[in-house]
Amino acid sequence: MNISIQVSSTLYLKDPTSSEIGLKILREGIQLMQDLGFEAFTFKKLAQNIQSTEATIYRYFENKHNFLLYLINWYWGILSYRLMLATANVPDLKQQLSNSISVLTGLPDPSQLGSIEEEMQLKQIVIQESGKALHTKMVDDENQNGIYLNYKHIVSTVSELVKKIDPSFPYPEMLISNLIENANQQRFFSVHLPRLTNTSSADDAVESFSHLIIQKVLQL
Amino acid sequence: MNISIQVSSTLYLKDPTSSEIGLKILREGIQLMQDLGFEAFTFKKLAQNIQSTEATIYRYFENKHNFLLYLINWYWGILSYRLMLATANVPDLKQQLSNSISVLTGLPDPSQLGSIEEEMQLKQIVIQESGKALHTKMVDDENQNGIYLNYKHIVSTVSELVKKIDPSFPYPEMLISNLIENANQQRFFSVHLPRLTNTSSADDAVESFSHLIIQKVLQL
DNA sequence: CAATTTTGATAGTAATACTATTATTTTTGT
DNA sequence: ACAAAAATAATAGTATTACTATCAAAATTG
Repeated sequence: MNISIQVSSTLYLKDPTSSEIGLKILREGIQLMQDLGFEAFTFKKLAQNIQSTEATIYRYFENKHNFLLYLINWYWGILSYRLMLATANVPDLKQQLSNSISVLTGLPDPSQLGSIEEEMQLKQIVIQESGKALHTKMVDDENQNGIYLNYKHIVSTVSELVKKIDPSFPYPEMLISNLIENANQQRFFSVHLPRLTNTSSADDAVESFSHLIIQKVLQL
Repeated sequence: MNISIQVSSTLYLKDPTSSEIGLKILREGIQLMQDLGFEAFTFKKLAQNIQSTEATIYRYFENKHNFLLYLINWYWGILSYRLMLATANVPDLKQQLSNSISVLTGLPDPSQLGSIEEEMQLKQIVIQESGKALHTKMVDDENQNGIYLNYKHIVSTVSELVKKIDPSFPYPEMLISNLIENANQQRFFSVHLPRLTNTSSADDAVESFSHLIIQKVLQL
């Protein structure tokens, strides 16, 4: 069974999943983006890695900024799918919320059935690079083009749960987007600026912290 | 009275506060960084704005990345100073913490005595651009050079307060760095992706949210 | 006011982020 | 199986960026 994850079609010129070379661009592109980081990543280097040419990659993606947006969008698509799985057929709302928080702030389990092989790599890229994709002067245009629908859908779905559990809580969207962003930020800190975080515990402190916030704030 | 804010000397080649043209680089640089954003900002454009040359600016800053780090470091220096003011001579620890949260997550009051004129502009730059300064392959070297000491000092100071108030709370640093980062992120969302946040209320929702988190999590 | 430092003016370079052109290869419909 | 269409490779070229270098003029300083 192969799950198809939706990525906004405004992000590519030609669907990279529609050809062998397109898939190679994605596979090797993810790897190279991780290895070099967004700044040093170029289509020229990627072309060399896949034994193709710059011009070919430019036929799939307008520029490296859009390529990064594609990867991030893909990641949010995967999470959206996992969120669905984790809440389907769960009758208790609080359990649904708890499962959602685990999906959004925990680490993916690669041994799990139906897990998506690229998820961990994409997550690393989101942690390292997503700020550069978001914080540009083009953000408003891109938002108009629906680039952030996957992300907004996630925040909306989970904050609806919050509203059902505690209709009086005044900041449901802020709470959820905070927990999502914080999870990625703290994972970055734990590698590079460990004094800004608490990572000592044996379990996943980021996920535990997120559950704790939800419990205390919503008084569960 | 003029307060001098400490900025790590590894961030400049020649102290920009030591000359008229250096101060012009800072003043106009802040403005241009806001207007153009980090990507489109260049030393050439800045040189034109101050009627000087690229070469002169390069004598003060190695590159625009370091210039941005300088501005961010300056901002954390200002906050560190304001944090001191807001907690000095406050006997109650909980009140100290509350004041600290206001400084870290609220908006500066430009009408206040001793307020620093550049703070609001620097804050905007931190909100828009600080991710680009932090999330690079150089972060570990820069951390070694003490670039993040101002920031780490803030997190350390306030999380010490948390520890005194609730010694059993397991994630004090994570809590504080989360609130700081979240405040900036939510202010970005409220302008560009309002559906990810809650900004409807008349008061400053970001600051109120932060106080609420602290109260609930530490059961004050 | 001579010596030193700083700045201005100008030039130059390697890399980046593309666009354009044309030949070759691959895919596709019949 | 094969002609037509589409995709890719190979190559070249351009504007901009992010610097470095040089040297004369201006400003500062002891």
